[in-house]
Amino acid sequence: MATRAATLPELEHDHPCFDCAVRELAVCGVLESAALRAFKEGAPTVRHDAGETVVFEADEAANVYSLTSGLLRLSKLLPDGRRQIAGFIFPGDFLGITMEEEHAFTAEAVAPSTLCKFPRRHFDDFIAKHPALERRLYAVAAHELAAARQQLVLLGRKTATERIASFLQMLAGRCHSRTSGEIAFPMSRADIADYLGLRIETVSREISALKVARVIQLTGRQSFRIVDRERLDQLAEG
Amino acid sequence: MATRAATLPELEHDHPCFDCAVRELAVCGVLESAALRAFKEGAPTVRHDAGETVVFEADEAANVYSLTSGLLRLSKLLPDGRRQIAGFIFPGDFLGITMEEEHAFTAEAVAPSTLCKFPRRHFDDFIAKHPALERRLYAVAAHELAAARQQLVLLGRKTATERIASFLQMLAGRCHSRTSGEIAFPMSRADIADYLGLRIETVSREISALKVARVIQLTGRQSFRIVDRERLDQLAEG
DNA sequence: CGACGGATTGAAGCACCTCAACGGGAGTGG
DNA sequence: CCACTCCCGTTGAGGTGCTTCAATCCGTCG
Repeated sequence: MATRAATLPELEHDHPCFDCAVRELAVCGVLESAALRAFKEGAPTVRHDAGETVVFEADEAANVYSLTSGLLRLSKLLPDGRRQIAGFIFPGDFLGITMEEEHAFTAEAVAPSTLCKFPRRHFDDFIAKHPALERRLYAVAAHELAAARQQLVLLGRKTATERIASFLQMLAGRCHSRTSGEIAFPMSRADIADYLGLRIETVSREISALKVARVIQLTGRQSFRIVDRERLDQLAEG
Repeated sequence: MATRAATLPELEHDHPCFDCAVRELAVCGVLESAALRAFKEGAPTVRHDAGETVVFEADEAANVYSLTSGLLRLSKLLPDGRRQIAGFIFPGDFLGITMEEEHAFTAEAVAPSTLCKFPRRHFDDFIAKHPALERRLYAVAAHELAAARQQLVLLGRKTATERIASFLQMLAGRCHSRTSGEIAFPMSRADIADYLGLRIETVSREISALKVARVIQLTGRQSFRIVDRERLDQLAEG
């Protein structure tokens, strides 16, 4: 992201955020050591296993979160059980951009996850005192908005093949292994389907088709490799 | 919107924003008279006829806008001509929430429109000096994000009937006439279709079906009345 | 009045869905 | 170590909701 902080000075060894793997990515990245220490005071680290609900839609928005490891999904259920996933939350991402009293979406752990949990009041006090944090939050919101609108184009106008290709592009940017070049599917086919507005069977068929067309290569049920990047990019655009 | 300013004190008669119909709704609403005057200095009022482009996707984001009258659409075109409208911008809404160097979407006038045009630099300077403005901008971004995610549910999981019903609900909230109870379609069927991820013919058929089912009553090609609000709400939810 | 553009209606097609069967890896227990 | 089961993913066959193509309607404007 354009506003990501440059490399930060190292923290003292006894700093509560010393070990944080996502300090540069997260909103906290704009705070210097002392302010960050105060920020982390009263913001416990919480853990959730895969499948657990972090916040439920219509719950009071009493806390906001910063994800340090794992993966969350943001979803909404229609009365008859249809589900739409509005987005995934990766390490470094922020959960809780809202001015409403209640959350509009449910957040659930897709994989075992750890989060910094900030009481809303604590968080708002800090924002008021640290303009840099507020600016960063705005930048995060603007970025999320752009991503959501991009997803609107996908859901409104792209074919199943284009949706899958776009999704694989996204995973390539977010989930590639530095060492092996493999890219992970960190979520189930059901989650992919509900994110792309398709059915599980269609997701499976389209992935198979890309494999047969030698655009990708499956290296396991939960991982793949891109064989023909150019073709993938073409397919994603329509 | 939850953060809308309460009724504001009246401005002096010679204030450039004295006549502004949307001062309470717009982001400017948080500024007091003197600051607002300075803000409006160097922010000319511009006019666009229906069909004109206000900003083109990939244009440098050199300006941001506040819509005072008319209607804009935010859209994106795929290479082969498919179009998705990501949202409509109503009077009082803000155009230009981004931290990127370029706009991601094209904004075009649907109806003759007037806007306050703020050079980006002027705007950013003002934000830095007025925390209330920055907070308001964040609130606006959070609100837009929630709306976009709601639209993701519609595009990803709702049927054509549900999409149309949801859309009519939205119009009922935004475009109803106080006097006649009539609600306007301020945009063409093509715009509705590209907003809802449908084809023109489907939009037309679904509207006709709602008319036949006595849920709505067409009072012209560009306006309607809700006959059975309860049924409409049911249909919108699935 | 005639022409044009947007909206409506009709008929046929297709992309994706639904229903159903099958496959294979992980965990369990003998 | 294998047999069993469970769950998730894959594959197949048929159905359907929306699209596509095409004709017609209707209000507006020259």
